[in-house]
Amino acid sequence: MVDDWLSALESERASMGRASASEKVADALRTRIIEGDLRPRTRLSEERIGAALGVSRNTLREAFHLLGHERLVVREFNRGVFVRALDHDDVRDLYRFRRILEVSSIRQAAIDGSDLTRLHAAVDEGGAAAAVEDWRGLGSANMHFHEALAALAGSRRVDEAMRQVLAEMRLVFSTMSDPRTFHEPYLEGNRQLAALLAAGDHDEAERALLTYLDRAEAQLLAAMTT
Amino acid sequence: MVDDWLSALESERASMGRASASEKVADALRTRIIEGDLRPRTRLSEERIGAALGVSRNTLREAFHLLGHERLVVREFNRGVFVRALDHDDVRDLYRFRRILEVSSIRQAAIDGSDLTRLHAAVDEGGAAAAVEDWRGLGSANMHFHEALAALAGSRRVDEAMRQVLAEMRLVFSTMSDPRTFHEPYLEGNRQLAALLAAGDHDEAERALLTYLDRAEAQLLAAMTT
DNA sequence: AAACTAGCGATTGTTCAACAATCCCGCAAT
DNA sequence: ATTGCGGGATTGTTGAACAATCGCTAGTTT
Repeated sequence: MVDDWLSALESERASMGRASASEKVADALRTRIIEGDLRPRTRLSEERIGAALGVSRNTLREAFHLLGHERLVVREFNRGVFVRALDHDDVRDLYRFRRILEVSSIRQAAIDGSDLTRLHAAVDEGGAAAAVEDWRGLGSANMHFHEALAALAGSRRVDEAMRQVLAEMRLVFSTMSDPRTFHEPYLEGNRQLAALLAAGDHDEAERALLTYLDRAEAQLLAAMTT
Repeated sequence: MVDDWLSALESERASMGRASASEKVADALRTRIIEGDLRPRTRLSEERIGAALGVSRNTLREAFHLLGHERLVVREFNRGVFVRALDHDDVRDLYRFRRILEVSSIRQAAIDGSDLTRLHAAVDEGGAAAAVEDWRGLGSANMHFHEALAALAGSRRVDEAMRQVLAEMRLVFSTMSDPRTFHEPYLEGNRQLAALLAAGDHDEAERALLTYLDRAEAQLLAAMTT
């Protein structure tokens, strides 16, 4: 095709000038939350943050709505917005939901032959990040792996549900002191899972995924102070 | 317990005065959309609706955000918000998602013994509605049935995902001319499914559910003009 | 006649400032 | 220890203003 670059441009449009003011503010806050600068339970004052970012309260409000939609913050009527704090029940529920989504994705992959390129790309991304000891990058690669896994279901709604879940997972990770401990062990697990899927052994892949998730959940619950 | 009524009060808190203006506006619009008064593709003019409901554009905008979050409306940049119009792909994806959620709920029910009271209540509600030929009420009862079914998973996130899906389903039903055709056949299916679950025959229940959903999807797709 | 372009009106996106409503905190009173 | 009551601070909501963009019409060009 002569206009191959057209689709490439199309994909970049989201990060271009199309970002409205409220979306840019939401991006900034999202980064601060994920990076752990804004700890859970922190109240986000409209006045202070609006002044800091140089936007009006109304714009800030729309940004808060976006973040609330992603469950990164919670809005309490007449009290303000707070950085979300997840408790043990939340983590348990997140993993319950992940089991449903990811297992069904693997089963769907067993039915219709699936494209595993994204999955392998995520594995490679994680390997590269671990090689240079970029543990936060490894965490992102891990997210991409599970996003690609969920994509095997071939459903837009599953994709978005998974994105939502992973955003909340970042919220948990942000409270952890040592990212290496929580991401490095799963690099090998991802590689193994991808290999099982490539080999077509979906039953074993499902078992491996479940033990994988069980272990991750237990480790996270144990590390949570609250 | 002596303070049994406390939980009853707790459940009513949501419908109290705690609703903000934007939420009340969103409620009103949601009803109009679900009832079919606002047809898909209808453009929701900020000026006109704001005047009709007596709220400012800013408040209306927040309500639009809420409805957009529920996928009942879509926002097109610089063009306005429109009542969502679902196409065949949307319906297929909705049912793919429903299969994932509802099947996993049944399997979860097979593991931990589950409380089926809500399920039976929904069946009874449907029977009562059909007895007085309240087809829209039958539709609601049907929704409640599947909501109760999803609740068997015991996951807040599954509950909300299911609520979201059912809201979108209403969007499809609202375009249908004869609600009876699309709800009455499933009254018996619901009753049967509840009986199978009560009997503990989860495998058969799963099979019944899948054929149920396949049939519903096919019927809906066939009835969609667009 | 058909197609293209410039301009105009209408609508949305964004910001601002002000007022009303509500909550939080400390203090007093029972 | 619990209840009732301000005062101060923060959020909820409004209305207006300006900029940016879209859809349409009219006029021009080929």
